[in-house]
Amino acid sequence: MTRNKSALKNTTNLKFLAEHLGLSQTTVSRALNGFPEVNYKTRQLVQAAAQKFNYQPNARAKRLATGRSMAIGHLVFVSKGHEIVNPIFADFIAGASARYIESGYDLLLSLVPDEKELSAYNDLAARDAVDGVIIHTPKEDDKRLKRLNELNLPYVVHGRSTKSNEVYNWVDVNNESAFFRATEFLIDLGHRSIALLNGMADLDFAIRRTKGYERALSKHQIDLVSDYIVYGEMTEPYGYRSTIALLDRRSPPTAIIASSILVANGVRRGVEELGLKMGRDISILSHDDDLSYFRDESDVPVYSVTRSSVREAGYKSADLLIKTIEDPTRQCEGILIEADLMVGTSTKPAKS
Amino acid sequence: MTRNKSALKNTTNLKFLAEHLGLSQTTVSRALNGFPEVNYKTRQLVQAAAQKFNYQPNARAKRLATGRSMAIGHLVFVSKGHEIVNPIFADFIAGASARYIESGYDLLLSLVPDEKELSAYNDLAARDAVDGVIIHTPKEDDKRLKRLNELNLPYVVHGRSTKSNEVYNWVDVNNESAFFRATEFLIDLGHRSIALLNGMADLDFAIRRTKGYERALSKHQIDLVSDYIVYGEMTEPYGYRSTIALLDRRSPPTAIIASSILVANGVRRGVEELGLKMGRDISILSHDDDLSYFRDESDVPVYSVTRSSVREAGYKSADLLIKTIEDPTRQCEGILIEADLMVGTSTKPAKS
DNA sequence: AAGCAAATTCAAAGCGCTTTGAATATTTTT
DNA sequence: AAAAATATTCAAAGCGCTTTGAATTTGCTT
Repeated sequence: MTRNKSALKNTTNLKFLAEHLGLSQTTVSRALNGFPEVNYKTRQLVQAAAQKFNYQPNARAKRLATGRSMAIGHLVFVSKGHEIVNPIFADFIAGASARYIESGYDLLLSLVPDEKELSAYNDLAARDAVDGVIIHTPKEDDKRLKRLNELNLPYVVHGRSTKSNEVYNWVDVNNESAFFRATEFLIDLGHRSIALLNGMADLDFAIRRTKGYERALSKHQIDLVSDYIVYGEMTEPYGYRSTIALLDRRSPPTAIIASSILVANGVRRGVEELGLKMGRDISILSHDDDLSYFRDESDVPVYSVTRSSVREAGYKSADLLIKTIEDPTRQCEGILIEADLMVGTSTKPAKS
Repeated sequence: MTRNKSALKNTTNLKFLAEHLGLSQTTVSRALNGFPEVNYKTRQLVQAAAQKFNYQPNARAKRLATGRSMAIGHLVFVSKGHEIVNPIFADFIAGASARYIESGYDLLLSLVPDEKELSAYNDLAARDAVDGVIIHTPKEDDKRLKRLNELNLPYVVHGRSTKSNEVYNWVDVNNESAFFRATEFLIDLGHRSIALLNGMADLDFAIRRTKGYERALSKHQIDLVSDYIVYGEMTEPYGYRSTIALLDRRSPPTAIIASSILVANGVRRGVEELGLKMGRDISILSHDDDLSYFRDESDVPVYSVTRSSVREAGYKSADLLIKTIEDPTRQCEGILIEADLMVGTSTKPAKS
């Protein structure tokens, strides 16, 4: 009986190439992999033949032989009945993928049910399916870091885990300073009632954003109104609902900070539905991950934003991870990206 | 000299397990893979030991031995300076991933520069890195289908390629009928000037949508105004810009059909910026891919939409692909998904 | 031209699994 | 109780590459 068909699919393998050239597999392999001990002329011949037959070493065999998977895992966790794939994720992936391609890594993506959060990494490690992983949306004290250190699986965190004791690689936007500056910018415009539509309360970046926000208020001796801070999944409807609720208060805020452009869209919808005009009646400032699908191409930017490209963060995370994989003795590193404050038409001085 | 470190990482391999049990690797392998000729008692022992040591067969070795990659490729093509990752893609992937997990496949994602569109599949096939691929956003006559048939690499198209002569598997929404019904629905409300904000003009689904739109107009003897059909990348700003332009005409449309909720958001922004009210002054109907991040959770749906879950399409595409991979003699199949027409507050009878 | 070093090539082992074909153990039949 | 049939286990080969350690060829000295 023949073996599996697909094993036979591609007959242009090393053996064939070696026989065709009248060389040993060793020499052909070394010629193609740039080993120095191959004669110049021989290498030319081998490369020409490889080109001619469109020879690419079988990925499966290469991976087994080298003990490297040449793949990076991205696990996304979805809770039941709430299977949300963050649009920010798509841009991050785009940036990371660009870096992976440069070094020949594949990107392995897997959506895993919430409850398997930790065991999913165990399985990945036991199967030895990837050389490293990227951790997305870490909690303030994220258990995954410890687990990955135990498993000895290289990883980079997109974001940070402030309360974790682990030593780890990370790439993060300076959320605290971005939101400090955003808040102070609004205060400087005369706003005293500023709401913050934050992300989910257990996420590290949300906590840092709150911190920056509070620090600005405190610096300017403005009392914190706890209801002004709202936590939730950063969707458009969330921005809308929260805005309607906030503006319905006895003392509505005069400015709203949104955690993403998507949320800001919802805020604007709410504002306009109440017959108010963004900028004139209420200032809106948003964090902007510079997502390709939401890019503001207008001459005059609509929203005032703290901008930081999540695609860039993806590229840098991938880069750091690859470096870590290829040099296991490497020290852990943290990369902090500063956001730009860009002023649009959505923020105006507070009416006095 | 030792071999690569990572090769040694996991010592719980088949050999170890077999020795620990005093059995041959053959028997242990067969016991775990459900072969019938293994003694019941033996199988119990093997399974218990596997559990105890958290044994998972090394993915790399298994793939080489079986000649199967147990991975599905998703290639996304990005043009220079225009690196857009469709948010629809994220939800599609989520659906597909769920199906892959059921059968133990990995999802390989790669963002490839436009100009390498065809060669990227060649490389994938030559490396033998995946067992199949999903084709995203096909053109009306998409060259990838022919190439994949030549490469003998199983694939499923998300969408169709109307002018292609190839025989292929596909999963598609009935775009033509969805947009026919949408248009007719607006006509029945008395609208006679209906604009269509479509996707990119060379995409198959956009062409089908135009066809459905035109068929409805023609059925009701409404003259086609060619300027009423707009093509472009389906972003929020596109919806906004197009709406401003349309409503600036001497004879503005009384209804606008948008190709995605994102575009509809832009349309609404444009409408409201001009001081008009959606529904009352102008009707908006959108196609809705039921993206998790844009889900309308209100009691009364805001937009009237033709809804079809792209996540479901992802799941079905993955399912069809897996079936095709696991039974190479299988006939090609096309799965057509009908969209639901759901009426919200954004469409009202035309003023007379 | 013999002797040694360096350059180049090669045969064979190994990566960790699956699968083949044969061997052994157990049960059933006569 | 021996023979035949069946159930169960195993040693070894193979997947297509990389890498080791040895063999061969070439070039350089003396």
